[in-house]
Amino acid sequence: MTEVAATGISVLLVDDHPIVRQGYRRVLESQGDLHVVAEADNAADAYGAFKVHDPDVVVMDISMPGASGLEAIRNIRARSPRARILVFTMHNEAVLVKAAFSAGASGFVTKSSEPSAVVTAIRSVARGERAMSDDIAHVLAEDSLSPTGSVLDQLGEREIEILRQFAGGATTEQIASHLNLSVKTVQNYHYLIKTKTGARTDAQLVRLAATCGLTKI
Amino acid sequence: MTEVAATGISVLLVDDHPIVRQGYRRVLESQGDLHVVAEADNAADAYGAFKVHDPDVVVMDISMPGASGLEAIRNIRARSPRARILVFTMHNEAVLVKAAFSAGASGFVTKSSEPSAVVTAIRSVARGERAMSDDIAHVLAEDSLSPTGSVLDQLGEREIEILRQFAGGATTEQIASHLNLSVKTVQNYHYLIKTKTGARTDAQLVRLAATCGLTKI
DNA sequence: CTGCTGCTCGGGCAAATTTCCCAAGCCGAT
DNA sequence: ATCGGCTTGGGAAATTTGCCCGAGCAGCAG
Repeated sequence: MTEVAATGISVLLVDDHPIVRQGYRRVLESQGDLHVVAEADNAADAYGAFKVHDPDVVVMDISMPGASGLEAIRNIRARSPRARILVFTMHNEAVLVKAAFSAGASGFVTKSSEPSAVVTAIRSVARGERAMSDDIAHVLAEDSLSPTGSVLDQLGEREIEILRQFAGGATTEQIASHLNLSVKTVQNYHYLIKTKTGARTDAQLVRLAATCGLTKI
Repeated sequence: MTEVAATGISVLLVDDHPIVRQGYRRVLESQGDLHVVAEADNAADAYGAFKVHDPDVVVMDISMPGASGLEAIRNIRARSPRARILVFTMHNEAVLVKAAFSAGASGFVTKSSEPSAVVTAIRSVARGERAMSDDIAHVLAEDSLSPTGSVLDQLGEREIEILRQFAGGATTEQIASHLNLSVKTVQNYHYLIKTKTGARTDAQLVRLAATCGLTKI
């Protein structure tokens, strides 16, 4: 790798909140071996920054406005299979975790984890290992044992993404433009999600998303 | 008052959850001076039970299916101005508290309060005093100081009630029949609430209701 | 390889709902 | 007495929903 890698681990921070990025940057840099070489606040910029800086690890929040973070993962991995991506988000739904790993993520750490867990995970991921925080391991473990998975398990990745944005308050048009879909498609997903989950009302959908941790409120 | 009153305080419990009523009944009766003489699980039955048993204090959850608990309070007070009503609910929004007191309630205690707070409040209310739990006092105090009140302060009582039921997952028809309104009126309220609060989406409305404590999720 | 299945994406269309404007009764305040 | 605000609903246009459909594409079993 580059000389940067020789002297430590270079990191690309992707998160839509500047203050958050600033905070994490300080935490990571105080470690000595971690260097934040770039930041991005959306999925599109993330790949551009990745190409320019070729970081050892991408630390990415997948709940950003704009395209799905999962798509960003796939984008980066498709063009740079050696990329190491650590998902760092507040969500802890098993479906989301599984989707992230199958999209090519190397690790998954929740924002409620100790700062040290993030640092540890970054080092693990940089070594090419898989990493996840304890709570994620528990969620995954629970999920693998439960025959009757979460309601969200019935939903596809696109459906999850649309449900998240919808429950977050986005309009149909906003979701359509975020995801580059036709309004019609989003409407169809909306309907599909309702029938799959059994929600009779948009409000029930929001509550469902909230109780499943898809949305914070 | 009756001989029952002479030997203690008679209580009418109004709550839509049987288990909840059962639990409170035990708590209250273990006090020695409190006697639950009747229960009701809806607003309509509440007045009937009140007439029959003439309790010293009505302990009432105002978030029940059917007519608004506030209407039940007005009903009872209109026919029996000497009635003492203690509102006992999980909601702690200033608007709701104010609405309850102006509807004729003598006290307001949240369900998150210590059991002893309820007992104390019942005794206070029975003596003709006003009573409220500490958290309610804080909410009211905060509210009186804040020039920029909660978004809910823009809403009328009916609007609040409809918003609560809507955010709770009820369909327009269900709300209409609960409140004995035409579907059309509920739709108009729905629209009015959205414009008043600035919510562009049903999901935003639910989130608003949740952050204001109108709904638990 | 060949089907099968499931996800994604969207068209179509009738039925339902939402949006927005308006009116009337009621009640409290000025 | 009048004004404003709450409550209740009608009406009509605009949108969305509910369901049905087909196509492309990936993965997977036979």
